[in-house]
Amino acid sequence: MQGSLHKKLFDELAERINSGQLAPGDRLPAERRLAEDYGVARSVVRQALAGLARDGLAAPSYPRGYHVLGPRIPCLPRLRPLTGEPWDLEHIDTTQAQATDRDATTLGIAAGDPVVVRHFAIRGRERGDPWATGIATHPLDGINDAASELVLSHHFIDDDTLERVAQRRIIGYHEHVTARLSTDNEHSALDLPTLAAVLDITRVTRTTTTPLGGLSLAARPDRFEVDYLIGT
Amino acid sequence: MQGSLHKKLFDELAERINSGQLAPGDRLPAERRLAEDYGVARSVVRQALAGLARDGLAAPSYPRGYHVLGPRIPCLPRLRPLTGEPWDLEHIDTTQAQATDRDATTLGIAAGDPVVVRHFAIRGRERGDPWATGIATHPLDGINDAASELVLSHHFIDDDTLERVAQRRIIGYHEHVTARLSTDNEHSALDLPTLAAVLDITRVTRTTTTPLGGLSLAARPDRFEVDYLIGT
DNA sequence: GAGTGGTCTAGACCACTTG
DNA sequence: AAGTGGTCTAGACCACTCT
Repeated sequence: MQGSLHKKLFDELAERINSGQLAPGDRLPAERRLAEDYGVARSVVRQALAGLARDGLAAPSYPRGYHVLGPRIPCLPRLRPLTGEPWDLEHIDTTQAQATDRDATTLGIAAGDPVVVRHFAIRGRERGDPWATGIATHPLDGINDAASELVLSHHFIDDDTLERVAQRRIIGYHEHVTARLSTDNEHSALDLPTLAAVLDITRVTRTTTTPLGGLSLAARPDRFEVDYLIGT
Repeated sequence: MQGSLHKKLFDELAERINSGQLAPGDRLPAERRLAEDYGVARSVVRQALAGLARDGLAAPSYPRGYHVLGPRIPCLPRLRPLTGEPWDLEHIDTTQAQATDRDATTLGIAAGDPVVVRHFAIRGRERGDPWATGIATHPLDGINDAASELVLSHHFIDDDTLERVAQRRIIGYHEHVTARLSTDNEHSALDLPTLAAVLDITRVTRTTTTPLGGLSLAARPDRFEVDYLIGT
């Protein structure tokens, strides 16, 4: 179920970091202390902390506890803004379309199946300059009415909400990262020179059956990098 | 110590996948079965399997076991070759130098400290064409004589060997991925057109004290992508 | 010595899919 | 119904660093 203990603890700690209540450099409480405070086993705490490390929100500093690294973009936590400036997630439009061959492969559906395509952008808050543009694709078949209504709506959707509304369980994510030259569209959308490199990130949200959706992001490499902490 | 049970099981399964004994599409034995066969607790098996998934060697297909995805580059397992062609790791040279400011930051040492810089390349085996070039940097201070001798040698070193020889414990890795335009050197080294995007990957190997070394790789995006499987 | 994270055990129950 | 991975518990001991 969505309400697993380690997920709840992860969300709570992530919220404290993203809100600034826990600032970069702070130390997290000890694992045994967290386990006691929340009334869970230490293994649950460790699973939550491993998630924080994987997403780059905190790092283990053996054997002196975990220290906080800083806030992240909620919808793609492994994407790290290179400056300290805050950002905004902006929904652009929602359209209905037929799955391309690529959609079909990544989402495990048939080409031509109905999908919802949602365009969004990430902008720096101070100057409103574009940092990244993205497309979220959701299959329309095989989800319940509430989820259909949600994906057809005109604001940003995070995976947690979609998981709850669609009553599906998210098993994990599969992310691909690559580099490429920007397209013509991206020159204008990202305010880039004619020839520039962009960071291309694709994520598929895996559930027990078909994926709930895919995310494809083109990011300015001077604004973002992908940042991954891997424990042993 | 290095000889943790989950690491041994991970290495054994990874070896079976990289050698082709377990082929893409095969199913791994059940967690409980592996636990029994190896005489370990199921949590140990799960930790090893999580590592295989994180590196893209296998993927959990709930609730039907794990299936094998395929072999990986041993020194950077999250880097996935886009073709099925085998590759070679080629050591180019080993030089001694002083840590740059960048080295100092990533390795947690002082600028000017002695370091060993090792150049290497990844090439396709069939045509011998260049796929990626890389630089490994190791601090010379604070490691034992055997480790100094090893890093000054003229062949490729993997982290496992270095960990064993240096008698240091690897706690984990910190990886950054970004995109950029290729430099002049890379045009010739990677056989790229004048303006091309490269995938830039940096990895720091963390131990309980100072990092054992850093890896910096410039990869052709038509040969490689970075591939992460993230469990919940 | 105290406190930390890292490793490991031996159970238990649940959710989900397949036969 | 059987078998799978996912979650969780309640312990234990070790390795490491700091004071």
